Amino acid sequence: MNDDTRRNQPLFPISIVMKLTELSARQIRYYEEHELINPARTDGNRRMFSFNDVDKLLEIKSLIEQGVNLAGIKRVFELNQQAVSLLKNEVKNEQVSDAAIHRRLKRDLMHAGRLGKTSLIQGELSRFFH
DNA sequence: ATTCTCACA
DNA sequence: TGTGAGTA
Repeated sequence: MNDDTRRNQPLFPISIVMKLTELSARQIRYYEEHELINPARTDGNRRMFSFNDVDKLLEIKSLIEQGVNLAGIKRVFELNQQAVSLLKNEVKNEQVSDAAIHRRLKRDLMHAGRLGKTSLIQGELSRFFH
């Protein structure tokens, strides 16, 4: 089982996530309604969140505090997703050396840090740091 | 005891 | 976004 799989394991119920993120259940469900997160469901229809879900929620909270609306946050996630796809393809196609990849990742992570989206990138690219 | 959906004096 | 109702 790799890190990606591990981070996507549905582990905690909404009560735990509320404490971890300091968000209300209402807010967490509201963000799901707007497709910013997609937690798994149990047999009894209870939401089960993964570490990635929690990271995303923390990112949402941070962006909300910075005055970004849900549409804007969704765009940030989409751009982030695109950047991740490009990096994954570079690695998959072996078009750059390992050293170049690490230099590229470090540069991108630093840039992302200024935009407050470090955790998301680190989460989705964690498997490249083995 | 918890979480879910729905609705709004 | 909060909150209460009625469930599962």
